[in-house]
Amino acid sequence: MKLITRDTDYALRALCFVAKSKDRVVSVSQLVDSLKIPRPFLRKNLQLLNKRGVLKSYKGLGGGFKLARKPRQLFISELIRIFQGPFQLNECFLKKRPCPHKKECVLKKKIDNIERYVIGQLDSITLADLL
Amino acid sequence: MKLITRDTDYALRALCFVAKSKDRVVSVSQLVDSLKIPRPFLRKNLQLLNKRGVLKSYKGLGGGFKLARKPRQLFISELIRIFQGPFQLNECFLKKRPCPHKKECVLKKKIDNIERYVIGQLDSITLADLL
DNA sequence: ACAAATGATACAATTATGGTATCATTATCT
DNA sequence: AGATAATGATACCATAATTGTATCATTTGT
Repeated sequence: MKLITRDTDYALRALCFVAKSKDRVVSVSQLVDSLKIPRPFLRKNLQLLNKRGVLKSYKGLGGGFKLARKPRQLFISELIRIFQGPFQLNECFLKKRPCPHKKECVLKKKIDNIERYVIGQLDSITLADLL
Repeated sequence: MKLITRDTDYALRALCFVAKSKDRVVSVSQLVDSLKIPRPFLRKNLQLLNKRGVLKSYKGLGGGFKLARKPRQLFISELIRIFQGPFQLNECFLKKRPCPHKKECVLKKKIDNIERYVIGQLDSITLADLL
């Protein structure tokens, strides 16, 4: 069970690279060259980051991507949510139906606590920490 | 991202049932009746629990399963490991090759810390807590 | 106008998870 | 001893999530 999937991992590497480029616009080609990430995959993910307001994109010749915010404002938890959906260690679904013991389930309570801790930790890591 | 998969979930439910049956031997049929878990799937998983020394099995007419240990001695973490493999929030693999920055990776260090915490928590929950 | 970039989107491959089927083996009961 | 009721072993299949590819449209700088 992974906390971070490949998309998120790639995105982090790419974002670090972009962050280090300061105010210069970085193209996909440059990222592919230095990070060895499959091009179409990377493109798709960068486009998503653009939509979600993490990157700012520039079309046309000389175009590419820049960070849309300061690294300090970019939390790992947000990236995980973008690529892996809402953080949920617990599902409480059984054969497509919500488990009827949700309310009083001891295990659920314990896992909910763990989840709160993990989210708290992830909320304390920003892109700046990885530079 | 789920902390507990269906196998583990089913196993927990089944183990609770078996635990509540005290020293009586419980057959797969009884478990299927009351837990509505697909029979062949449950069977496979109980067999695995038997191999791993969590359950004790009895063949032949009137056979079935009993707990091999006291509920207090049965940790959730062990079940997770049985059905989901060794606990590892971090993979540090990229395209089948270990990531070269493993040593100094800031993110890895943070996730390792989270992992230690989660394992600690899971090590503190036993089957007895769920009865 | 052209070329170099991203935007949108649909598709394909691989892997993990969830589930099924079948035959062999063992133990009990008569 | 033989029939039956249980688990043991194992191989297979289905579905969903993850990972990766391909293609055409749109925008922009020269």
